[in-house]
Amino acid sequence: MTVRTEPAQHAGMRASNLALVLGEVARTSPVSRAQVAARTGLTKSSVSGLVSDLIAAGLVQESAPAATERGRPATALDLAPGGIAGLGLEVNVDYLAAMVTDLTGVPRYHHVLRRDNRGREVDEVVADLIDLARTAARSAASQGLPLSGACVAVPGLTVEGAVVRTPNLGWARVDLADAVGEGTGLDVELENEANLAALGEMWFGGHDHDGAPLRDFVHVSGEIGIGGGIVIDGEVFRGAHAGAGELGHVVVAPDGPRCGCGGHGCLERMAGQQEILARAQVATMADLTRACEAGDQAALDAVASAGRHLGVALASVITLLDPTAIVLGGAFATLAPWLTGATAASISHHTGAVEPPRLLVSGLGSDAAVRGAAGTVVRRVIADPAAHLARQAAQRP
Amino acid sequence: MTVRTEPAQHAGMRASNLALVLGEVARTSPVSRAQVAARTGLTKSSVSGLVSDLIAAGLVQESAPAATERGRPATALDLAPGGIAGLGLEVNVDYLAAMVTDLTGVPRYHHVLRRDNRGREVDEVVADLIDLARTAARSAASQGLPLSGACVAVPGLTVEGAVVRTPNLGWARVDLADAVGEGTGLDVELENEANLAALGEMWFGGHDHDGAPLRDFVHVSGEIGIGGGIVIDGEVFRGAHAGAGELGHVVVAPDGPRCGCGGHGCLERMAGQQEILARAQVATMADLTRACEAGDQAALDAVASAGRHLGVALASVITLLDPTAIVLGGAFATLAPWLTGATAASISHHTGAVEPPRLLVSGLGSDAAVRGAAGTVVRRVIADPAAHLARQAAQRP
DNA sequence: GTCATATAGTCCGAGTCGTGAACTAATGTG
DNA sequence: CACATTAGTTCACGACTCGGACTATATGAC
Repeated sequence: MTVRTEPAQHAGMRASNLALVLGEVARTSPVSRAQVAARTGLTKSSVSGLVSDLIAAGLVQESAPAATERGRPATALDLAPGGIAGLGLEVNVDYLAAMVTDLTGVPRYHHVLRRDNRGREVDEVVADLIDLARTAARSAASQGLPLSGACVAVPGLTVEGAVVRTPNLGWARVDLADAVGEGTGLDVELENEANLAALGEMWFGGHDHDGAPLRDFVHVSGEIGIGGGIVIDGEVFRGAHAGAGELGHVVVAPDGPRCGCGGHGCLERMAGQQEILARAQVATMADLTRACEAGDQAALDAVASAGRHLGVALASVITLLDPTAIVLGGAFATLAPWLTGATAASISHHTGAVEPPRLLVSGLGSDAAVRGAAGTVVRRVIADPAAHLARQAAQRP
Repeated sequence: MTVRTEPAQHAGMRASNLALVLGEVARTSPVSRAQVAARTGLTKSSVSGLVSDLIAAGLVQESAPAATERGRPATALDLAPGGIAGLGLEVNVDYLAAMVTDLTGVPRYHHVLRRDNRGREVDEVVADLIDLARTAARSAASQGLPLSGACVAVPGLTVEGAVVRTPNLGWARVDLADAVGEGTGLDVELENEANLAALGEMWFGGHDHDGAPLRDFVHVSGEIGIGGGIVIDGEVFRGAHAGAGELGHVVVAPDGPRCGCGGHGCLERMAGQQEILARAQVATMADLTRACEAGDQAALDAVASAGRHLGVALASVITLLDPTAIVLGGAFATLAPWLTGATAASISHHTGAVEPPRLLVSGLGSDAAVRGAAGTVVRRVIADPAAHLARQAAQRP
């Protein structure tokens, strides 16, 4: 029922099949041409031709023949680790980060610059980020990895390469994509940090759902604020104006106090770090974790209360979106031992007959967003290798 | 970034382009071949070939040449009103309905059988529905309209042609698609009534957003229960297990009373018809409307209270999904004059900086779902004319 | 060892379908 | 009436994939 908007032409057919083959290699490598043909439905001859293009482009490589049961041994195909790399960047409230990932998703460079960026001049922070990016790019070059582009994780709303607002960082109208692009010479895109964390979780989190990778889930990232990333059919859902997924501002207490966003009774207002720390009467998240481990009742109560509010929000999310899983990330992952009981109970108290989705805890920690950012760049090449071939051809004719 | 799963072949290319051309004709008819070529990006020669296939299939027709400014006059292309038709059916709590719609979306037959279906034997209701369907099919045949299939609107959850549960009708595990299919000889699909009402609203409701048709919105249908239909990019969003969009069970009062669904403080429990009528101390919706018109304070308060709760639920919907519009249908459309003020105020009280989507009122009344059902059948042909051609070819070789 | 069998991968002719330019058709303008 | 202008058709060409024939390389039976 999808409305088609572009004519289907031969080039598009080839582009689609290149993506199909490369995607199959990425999903199931090592794999032979014959297996790719069988699984995709393409003929062996077509696969041969497509694979040779992908090898010529440096995206796929052949490895040693693997003996099969009988007959001629298959030559294994893998993603070429040196073929291309992606640069992930992250601006956040209390750190900047950069990561380079190769085609296979393996991190090849990672650096975090801890510093509170609230109150600093925007230009200064951007300059630091560009420095970080340049250093990462040099590292990639020295490893022989051509960077295909960069993606910056931002803790707020971004539209067309510009930061529109970041509630907890205080930025507004910053042309960050252009700035980083000029500073590094790369194609740069911006994306919400919570969305990228969700993608990082999907690609690198190792969570499976009945053996199949997670493709329809909601990722909750408890940083300074509470972010949400909605993934539908393997893709981030952004809504009509890129504002979707703001789990932190779902109403969990209709008669509740005013939130920084202007609304009332938002989840972030009731279960954000500020509220939890205040209730637990501790200063930092590290203190809170220690207090919980020590069995401090105020701390445990504060976390459980946050868990209950989180459960209310998630009950509405489940009712509206019907995901297969909920993944708790960031601070909520750290607090999981004392949080998930209250959250699960609250979810089941507020949802009825519906069988609840699985409640999972992220293992990626605070790297999820940068990894997702770097992965986004790489996945773009995997999803559309033809565009990459065209760029290569244009560069060296 | 979409994961491709099928090989692109020549037939698929043609199928895609047939859909592209037919879609353009459907959207902008009357339209000439030359205009279609210009708008789709296909060449004139390709369009010629594709159009002649569509005309041969009876989906498109030429009408009288329309004089243009200069040059040879264009021959106008239109959807052929007699080409194909869709049968929409609806099972609901207090009525059954059938509608036949032609390719252009015009209703050609409509019949509603009012009767309370709660407590009746399922088989009896199904037999009535099949009777209704047969009568509608005869009417279509007498008008020379070949039915391409049928779609049944059901007030509950459906999975793969079976009704799984209908909270307000009490059905469970009914193989309705098979039953109606055998009774009528048509391909039958099932779909949630709220989702079909949303589609009906999109296709026939006449709501535009800045001149462009609504494609990302949430439709709220206040029947006996409160249903929701989420439309993303022109398609219904169903979630992982077809349970998405259940707006009626979003939490609006975390400490609220138990709902029939097993949850607590659901919207339907706080603002459903039962609750409103009880608060207003009237027996029927008609009475309620009269009381509101007469300025009865209890009635007005009851409706306003429902409006506030609805606003809480919608605030969460807006935060999570970022739609361009909210459309109120069913009973909420009838009550709109006394409801929307409270709802809009509640939405803005609970959402912050986000600019709220437009709050629209449906004009389709209770026909939205049947129209959506009939439209679904017809749209399926428009979205994939190649499949229809293949079926035609198979029937008369 | 040799031959049958099985599997992987390549090659090449055939078929499909969009492209693009040349062509025909039909109208208004000067 | 010539000419410009736009609509639609025809046809040679090229870019694909398909499918079967063919080559390459293994295992296992005898």
